[in-house]
Amino acid sequence: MAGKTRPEKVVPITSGRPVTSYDVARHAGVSQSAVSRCLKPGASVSKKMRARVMAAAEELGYEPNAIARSLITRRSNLIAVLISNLTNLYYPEVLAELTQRCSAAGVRVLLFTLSREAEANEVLQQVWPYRVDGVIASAQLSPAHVAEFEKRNVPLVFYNRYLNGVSVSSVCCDQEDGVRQLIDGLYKAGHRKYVIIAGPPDSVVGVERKTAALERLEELGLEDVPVLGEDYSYENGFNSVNELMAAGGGPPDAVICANDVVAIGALDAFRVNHGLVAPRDISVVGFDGVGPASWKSYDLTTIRQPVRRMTEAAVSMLLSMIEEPEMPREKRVFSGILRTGSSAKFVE
Amino acid sequence: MAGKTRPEKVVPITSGRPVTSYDVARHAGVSQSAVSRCLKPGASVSKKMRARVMAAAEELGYEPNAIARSLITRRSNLIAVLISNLTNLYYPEVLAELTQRCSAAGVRVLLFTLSREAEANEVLQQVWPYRVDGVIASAQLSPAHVAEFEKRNVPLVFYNRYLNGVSVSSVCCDQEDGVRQLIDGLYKAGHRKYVIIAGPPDSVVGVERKTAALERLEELGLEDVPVLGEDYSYENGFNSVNELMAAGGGPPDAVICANDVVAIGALDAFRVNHGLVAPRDISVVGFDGVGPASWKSYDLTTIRQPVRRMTEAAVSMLLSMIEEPEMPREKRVFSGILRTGSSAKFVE
DNA sequence: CCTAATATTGCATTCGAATGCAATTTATGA
DNA sequence: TCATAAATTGCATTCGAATGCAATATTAGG
Repeated sequence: MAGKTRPEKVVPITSGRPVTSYDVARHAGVSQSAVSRCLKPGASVSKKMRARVMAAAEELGYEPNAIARSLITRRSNLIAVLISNLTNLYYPEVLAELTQRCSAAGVRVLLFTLSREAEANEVLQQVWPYRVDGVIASAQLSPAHVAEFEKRNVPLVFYNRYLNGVSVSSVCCDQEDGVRQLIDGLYKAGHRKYVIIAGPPDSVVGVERKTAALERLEELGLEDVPVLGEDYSYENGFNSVNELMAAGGGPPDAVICANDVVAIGALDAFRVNHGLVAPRDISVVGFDGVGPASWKSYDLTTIRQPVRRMTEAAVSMLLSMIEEPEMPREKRVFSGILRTGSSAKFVE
Repeated sequence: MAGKTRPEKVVPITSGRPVTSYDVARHAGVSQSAVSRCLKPGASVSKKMRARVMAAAEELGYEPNAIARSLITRRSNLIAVLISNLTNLYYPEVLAELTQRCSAAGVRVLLFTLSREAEANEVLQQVWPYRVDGVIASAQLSPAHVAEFEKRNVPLVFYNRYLNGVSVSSVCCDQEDGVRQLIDGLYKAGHRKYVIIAGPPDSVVGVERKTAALERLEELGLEDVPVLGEDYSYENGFNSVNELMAAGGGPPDAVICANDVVAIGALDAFRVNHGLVAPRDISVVGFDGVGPASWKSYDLTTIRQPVRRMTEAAVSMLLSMIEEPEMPREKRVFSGILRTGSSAKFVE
């Protein structure tokens, strides 16, 4: 070692400017294109070259500029995720799963939250300029919006949404099947007097749950089931029950709620305001299988959406649409998993 | 109108390729630079020119490519948001607020969720290539990480985190003040026998809440207060209470929990497993003021974090750091707002 | 009506990485 | 050993918008 001078450590760009491939090239005494190739997996580069470039890159702390790369490759490696109700307890889990899976696949997530579903227009205006490679939307888009995606060749996957009569890829939980599981169990337990507390009328999923419930009840010979409610909130469940009880006619046997949070609100109203305790005096079922559904105070009978599978499906569908634009549209429907708790008398 | 032929609508690029400023320039018969200038607010452009270009842009459906713009301006108009526990009920609200405010300010959000706090390294590697204009971090970064931000001149704002002895901008809720409010109210109500159910030991906020509580209790002459628990989950609250009761020595007067969800778990354990009902037999307080805190089954006494103000502060701090890189670091601490409920005997 | 000052416009270059093509080097086989 | 095929490398251009500077058009002033 003696006599061999230690190579002077080059200060990694004091100027504050990020290191570029040209800097690395100069430092390694090669061309910029060589640097580019060394970082590309399958490229034709000699061992010696790769070693030299990698050393230089390492030494300077080189990190390729994703923006410049996107410009020339026409691939931003970005996808947009549109979510309308982040405050709906169900979505944080979905979002966390989605971003984690995307990260693992080397794709970054641009997040857009819509406070009103109608905001879709403005949000899409913000999405287009970034030339995202694809979009996962858990927000209500119109057929015109979907057509816009087609026109721009931007892959789109709906999450728990879809549009009747429009060909779009989507991942959904089988609402109808889930509702059937719930109702059948309630029916077998002997319940005959039902009430539905519905979600917002502009939510496809909510409407579908309501409709499916009405249909199944009708099949079982139960008609004119009252429908109350109008959103996914605790208050909706709580107030709807109070209304119901105020209307007279006594409590129903079972209440089918738009989702878990509504069911929780309903349970609280029954217990606190009317002294009715589940499952002894009343049966209440929810939908989604969010965390609080298993809290002891509620212990809901509900349908858990298989979030992991669903997000996995959404991401992999989107990625393959990105790789292979001619991929046919596909709709993947997952059955929910029944969770039985003490919020309802129930026979599986 | 008769006789005036309707101008033939130019098909907006059938080729599928997005319209560029060159397309617009050609269509309007001007130079590309003119197009660029027309879209820039304060630029020197004649009325006639602007009108022509705007018409052409409109007609072709031109949308500037944000990626190309970012490359030349060295401004991506992207910020990264790092969040570690999206499933912590408190964060969805924060995230929704943050993205909405950023959107309003014309900045897009790249979302990164960390499942383990230790993932920071990998995540930062993913952040740098996009040349984000700034970062809001609600995740534990080390001093070395912070130094890296400094070196790269990337503005950073911590949200509910900070590092002792390191100069960083941050927005926090005043944990100490909040804990004091809670404890003082409990003390005035006559409680003397306390237990703390703490959060994860690697959460600065959690540790601070615990430490602040111990200190305040000591000031009030109460020492050797038992500390249980180790994370922010419902189960932590639930199991800790069971442990506590199993240990004998009877129930405490009051339980100070790391956050609302822990408090909820604790309340459930007391009621379901030990027949103790708040506020009659036991007092339990939480922290954060999440939605379920106000559900009738729990009705927590807790400290609500002023999320709107805090997110507003975080975003505006970050934006001004981006505009003015020499901006001094600043720490903004907001007092939480007391919410009193029936989970505790409490005197304000 | 002419000149000087001012406002518009276009030209040419830049940002940083990727890539087709040609030039060069290396490996192969006879 | 030499010709030829194969592997490497560099050159030059590209992606799409922004911008300094020079060229041109417009306006004002006398």
